[in-house]
Amino acid sequence: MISIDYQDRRPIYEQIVERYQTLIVRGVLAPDEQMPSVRQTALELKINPNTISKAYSILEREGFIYSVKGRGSFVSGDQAVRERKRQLWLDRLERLLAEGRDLGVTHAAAALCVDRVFGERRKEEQA
Amino acid sequence: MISIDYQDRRPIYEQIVERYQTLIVRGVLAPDEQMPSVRQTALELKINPNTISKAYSILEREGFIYSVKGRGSFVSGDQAVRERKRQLWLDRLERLLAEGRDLGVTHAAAALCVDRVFGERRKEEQA
DNA sequence: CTAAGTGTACTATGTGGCATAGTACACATA
DNA sequence: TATGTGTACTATGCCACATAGTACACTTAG
Repeated sequence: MISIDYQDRRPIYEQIVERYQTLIVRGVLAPDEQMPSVRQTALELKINPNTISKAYSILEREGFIYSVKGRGSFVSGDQAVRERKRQLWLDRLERLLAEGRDLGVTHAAAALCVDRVFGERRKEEQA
Repeated sequence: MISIDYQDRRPIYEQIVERYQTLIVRGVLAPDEQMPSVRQTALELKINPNTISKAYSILEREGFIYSVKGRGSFVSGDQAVRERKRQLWLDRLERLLAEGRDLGVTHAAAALCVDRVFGERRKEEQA
């Protein structure tokens, strides 16, 4: 389901949180769908169950999942959390753009990058 | 000259590297201009000289500054390093944009953010 | 020459986050 | 009853980071 990048300097539990956030926001994991169990995921990723548990507790605190003792963890149906996640991303984008502007990157260069990543549909939309 | 953000989770030495990179790329610190001394900066920021030294050694390794024993550290005149820094920023932007696209953020929302940060000059340029 | 200021190198120490190991408990389900 | 869930707790080890302290080579101002 997910993977760990040991080159990534971020802690494992944080990577797991981020991976599942993305899967949930994208809808790959549907509301009320059961999450992989703590122990099962720990076995697959060859890491300690406590690390998974930490990630799940964060995901629950943030509203992405809900956990039921004895049954398992499930994807939250809350839509607000998805929108909030997108907003957080926009905030990150804004900070990064401001940094690039200060570095002397041109408006055009940044806009070009956006068009490239998002598929260059602007002209077609105008047509 | 620079400051430290103790809320920032990144290590101090890394923040210092980033701050000076920006100042150099922006031209605030001109080529061959003398950098603040290791001990002086350590006093001002109330941190250990070793931490500054570590940051400076990284800046030197990356080509942003050059150091002369007994004299001090100076801003490099190398222009390539500035362009390289901008390219690294573009790479970061591309990764972030791809992430946002996968989250379901629209092309328009991303483009709007770019225009806002860079000052919304597009219309004026077209006029 | 002397003193002060520079970069640099080294050892030692303390701290905190992270991950692990191990155990235990409460609960749900087949 | 047995197995699989989430959860909580202690203990341990590791490592990056930052600090403290000392030392050396060099340059410059005096």
